[in-house]
Amino acid sequence: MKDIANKLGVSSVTVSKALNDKEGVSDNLKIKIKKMASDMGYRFNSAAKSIKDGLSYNIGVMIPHRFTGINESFYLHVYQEIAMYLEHYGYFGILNILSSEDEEQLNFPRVYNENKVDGIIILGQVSKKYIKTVQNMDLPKLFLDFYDEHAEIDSIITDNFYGAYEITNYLIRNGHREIGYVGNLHSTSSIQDRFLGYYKSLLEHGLAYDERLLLNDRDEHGTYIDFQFPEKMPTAFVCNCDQVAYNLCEKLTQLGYSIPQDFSIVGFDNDIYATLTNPQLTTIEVDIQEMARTAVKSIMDKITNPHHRNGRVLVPGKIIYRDSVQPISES
Amino acid sequence: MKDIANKLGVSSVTVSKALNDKEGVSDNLKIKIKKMASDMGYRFNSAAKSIKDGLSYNIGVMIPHRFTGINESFYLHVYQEIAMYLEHYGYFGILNILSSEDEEQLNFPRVYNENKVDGIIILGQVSKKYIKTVQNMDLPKLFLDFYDEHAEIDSIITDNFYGAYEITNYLIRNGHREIGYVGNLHSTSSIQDRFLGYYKSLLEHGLAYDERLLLNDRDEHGTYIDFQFPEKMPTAFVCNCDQVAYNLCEKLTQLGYSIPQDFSIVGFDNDIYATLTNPQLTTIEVDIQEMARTAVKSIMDKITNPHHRNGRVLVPGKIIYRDSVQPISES
DNA sequence: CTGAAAGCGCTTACAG
DNA sequence: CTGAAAGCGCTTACAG
Repeated sequence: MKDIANKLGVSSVTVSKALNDKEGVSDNLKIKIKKMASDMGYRFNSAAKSIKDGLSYNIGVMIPHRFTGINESFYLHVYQEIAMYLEHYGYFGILNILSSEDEEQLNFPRVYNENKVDGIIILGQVSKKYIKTVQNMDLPKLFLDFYDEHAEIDSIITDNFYGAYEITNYLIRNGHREIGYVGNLHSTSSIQDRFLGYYKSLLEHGLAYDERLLLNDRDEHGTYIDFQFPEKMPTAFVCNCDQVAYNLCEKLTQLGYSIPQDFSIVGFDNDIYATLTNPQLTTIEVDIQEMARTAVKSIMDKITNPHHRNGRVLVPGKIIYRDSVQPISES
Repeated sequence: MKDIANKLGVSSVTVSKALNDKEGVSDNLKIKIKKMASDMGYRFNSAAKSIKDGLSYNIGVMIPHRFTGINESFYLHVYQEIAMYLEHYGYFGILNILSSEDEEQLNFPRVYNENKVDGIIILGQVSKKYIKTVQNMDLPKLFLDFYDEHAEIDSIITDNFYGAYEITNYLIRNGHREIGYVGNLHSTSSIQDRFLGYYKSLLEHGLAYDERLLLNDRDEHGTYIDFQFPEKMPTAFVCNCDQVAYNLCEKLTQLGYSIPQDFSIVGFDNDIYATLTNPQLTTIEVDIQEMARTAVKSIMDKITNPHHRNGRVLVPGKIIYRDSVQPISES
């Protein structure tokens, strides 16, 4: 800036005003200054601005390491969308993988200790204890894709409940009356919430819930286990996620059944497994873009106004109709 | 810092020295200052440091948008590993998705214009024209997972050539003599380089290259097409990537063949398709961690010494042995 | 061992 | 419409 000012025989204050389109500079001079800046290859030093107004213009996105295996990319895609939406606000996204050690030892992330970010989005469930640590961070913060009832931290989650409710309704509209649910209810809150949506649909349609139609899919460590089919099979299965739906299809096909002729199957997530399953799955698409957009909007509001609260926001999913469901003829 | 200094009746210079473990402060005072800092919840302001030494302590990672579809996560995982390695240097990684518009209009990324980063890693092939734009950026830079022979910009790539060479050797050691290659040679440089590794292996073993055993897998837009099998089939296929190997397995199974009894098949990448194929694929694992580590090391060297060059670095892959290859009994 | 002064690049409040 | 002064939080070079 000083160089530009010198070349043009003006002060750096004037250059600053011109480049920021502020009042107090003649249009003529503004244009001259802008041209000179571009000719000289001037690049703005954001650190200087940061120090002035105490804002880093960065948002930290923290993902627990255990969710970032080579075959898990959901959260990375969410992060990507967040990084893209931040552009609209002149912000950047810094990815912060939370290691298991840091999570156990309750260490603050380095982005926080070094004042590198103006807000933090916690993307993916962290331990109860670490939630406390997060609460102690003196910074706008947000839980994304999970929530904690005790922490009064705002959260944004997929509407698991309503999505499962809708897709179960769809099966019922197609004539299914015996419908199973596949998932370990004590594994994660989203599996549980999806189950409850399924359950509500049964209730509303006056269908009895039959415990024998609840199939477990994983043990307490989250490892997939073999399915134990009931003696009397349902005509349709609501799976808690696409990968499990994929596994179920494989298993049933092995046993000589055809999908969807013998059984209708629906999933949740609309991830890569939805299109790898044969036939392709009817499922609920999680709206990653909308989740990212909502999260960015919310954290920005919090930066502008530290008292801003948005509570627990549900982002609706959307049924994607494919070929894994077949109407049942009443008899 | 000033607050800490005031509380302890010392100067902020002394506080700065103590917190940075610099010489010129008595051990006693150092400890007192550190304790006070931690008690007061002092957080270092990295922007102030940045402005002092002209370093942002951020690295930009730029990925062209077209490589970030919902079912493509390879580059996001590479970015994740980069972000993790940067920790060792006290750096952070800022993700920059390069939109098609910016690529066409040859716009500099905002991270560059705003001096947000000390170096840029371009992750994934950009257009020839944009490579020129990258060259004009006055900053350490690095191509990751592609290279350009005309640009004198350093690059780090997977050793496609050697990986394909090794896995073809493996097939030959297993008795195969008629081996096909699956891939469109004019699509990407990695498909081409992998083909050349396959070709070298044939040459070395005195096997004739038979053009009829070259199977096309995609059109000029990169869309997968149906396989056109030759009249006389080979006994094994080297596929340019796991997804295509997956497609090939599906197709051959549909036609009534068994893998690996009728045909041996190998892939490349060791991505999700390698374990979804039935049987699971013998393939080349791309060493994402090593690529990230090398890239981070290299960009850091360039920041320390702007004249540092590392040329074109090849990161070796590794054969992962699974169940898609069967020895052939000579007859 | 300790600290006063200067400066990094910018912006804001104020004076002219 | 234009600019001199002060200040953001830190570090470095120098003086004591």
